[in-house]
Amino acid sequence: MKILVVDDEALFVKGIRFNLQSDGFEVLCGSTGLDALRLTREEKPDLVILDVMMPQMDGMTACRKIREFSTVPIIMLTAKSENADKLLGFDCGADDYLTKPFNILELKARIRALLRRSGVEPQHPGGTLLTSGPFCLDSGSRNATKNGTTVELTAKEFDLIEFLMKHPNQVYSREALLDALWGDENRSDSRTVDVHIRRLREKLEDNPAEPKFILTKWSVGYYFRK
Amino acid sequence: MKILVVDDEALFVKGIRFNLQSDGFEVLCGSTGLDALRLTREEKPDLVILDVMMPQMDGMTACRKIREFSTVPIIMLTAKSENADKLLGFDCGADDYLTKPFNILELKARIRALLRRSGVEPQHPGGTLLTSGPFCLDSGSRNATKNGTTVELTAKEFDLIEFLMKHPNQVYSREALLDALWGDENRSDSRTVDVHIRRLREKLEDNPAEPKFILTKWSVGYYFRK
DNA sequence: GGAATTCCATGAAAATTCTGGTTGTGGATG
DNA sequence: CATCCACAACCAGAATTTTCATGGAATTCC
Repeated sequence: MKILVVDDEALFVKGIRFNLQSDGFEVLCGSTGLDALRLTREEKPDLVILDVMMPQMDGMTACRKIREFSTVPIIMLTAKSENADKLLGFDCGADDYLTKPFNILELKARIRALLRRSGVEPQHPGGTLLTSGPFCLDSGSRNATKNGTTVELTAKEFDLIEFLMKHPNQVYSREALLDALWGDENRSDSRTVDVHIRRLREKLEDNPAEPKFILTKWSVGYYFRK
Repeated sequence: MKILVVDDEALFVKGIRFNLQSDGFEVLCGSTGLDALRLTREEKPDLVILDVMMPQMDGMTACRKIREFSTVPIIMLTAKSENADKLLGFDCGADDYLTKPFNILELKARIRALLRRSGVEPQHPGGTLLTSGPFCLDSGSRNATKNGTTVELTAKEFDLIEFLMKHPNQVYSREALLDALWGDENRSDSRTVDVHIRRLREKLEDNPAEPKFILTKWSVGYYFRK
């Protein structure tokens, strides 16, 4: 079980490291937001602990950037003096927040709880797994499964369902989907999106005529319901 | 999205309830550990908030018993005076801990984070929440709720109420609304606005004949009263 | 050539707008 | 103060327009 700790106070990191190691965790360390990004990408830790105040790139920014490519559990640390409200209100995608100074027992308890809740699956080599309901997408092998049996998807189909599943319940207009998946050039007709949606429904929905996951928001666009 | 709050301090529960409801959650309440068990089993809430100190059955026992049949996300509350260590060390299966008194923003942030992590809720990734009185609009999923229950709105209806709620108490003439929501071209008859206002009242007001929120300023226009 | 992708046409469903009549409001008038 | 009047707002349902799903044809890309 690998944990990444990122904070610019060396002594503090050392303390945490010792404590977690003696609990049987493997501990990686960094001191800047850039470290956090790099190490998360390269080492694929099972959990990340991020201080808010850091040189080069602050913790919240780092957190948001990590969220762009990973769903690894993240615990943010903030000094008591800093106004925590900003952290609370501004959703950067962290799972937990802790104010320094804290009881080391509390940190450990929160790590345990978070690992338990996250399912602790060691990160998938290569790509990340995206699961929701009966579906599971593997962005590494670009395989899709429904209830464990694989479903053959074409490239565009995979891109589309992946995008929608990454942002469940968020409604996207055809234009927005074209922007995100087709890019600026060879922008197709917006009806093209409809066709791919239809194919996906035929392949993924139990009853394509009454879709339960790939839904239409009338006069707005499409979304994936989680 | 259903949340169960269990605490024996009625006033406290009432405050939480109000706060969560105005964020669009459906809120159930209880006052004993037995309530917690029963309601979790019967109502299957998406998240449970449990106070530690309660008559009949304390929160930690309730939590453990819930864990025997459910993996619902659980947040524990504990008074500052009580020694939190026991809670931390003794793993009862909760996902998060919070010491009273706490900032309501913090509770909300933790609820959001936990729901996101548990995969229960399709959180609002890009969309913002607009709440006022019993209403809550989510621009991401384009869902509207009243006292926690969703109300089906068409595209124009959503755009209109969103616009009015964004500028509460500000009166807009029909012309201004046409400008803002219909755009320069295909400018409809100004009576069209009336029709949409009527539909909104039918769907949102308790008594559409005596609107309390979507109000008319005679010979001027309409406005949303906060 | 075959699969994937894009485009097009059509009927159906839903939303939006329009219409005509009814009700309600506020000011003017005696 | 009571009554009347012009007009603003409301209502219900029909007509119109928009939007979507579907099947199939055309095109592109390996």
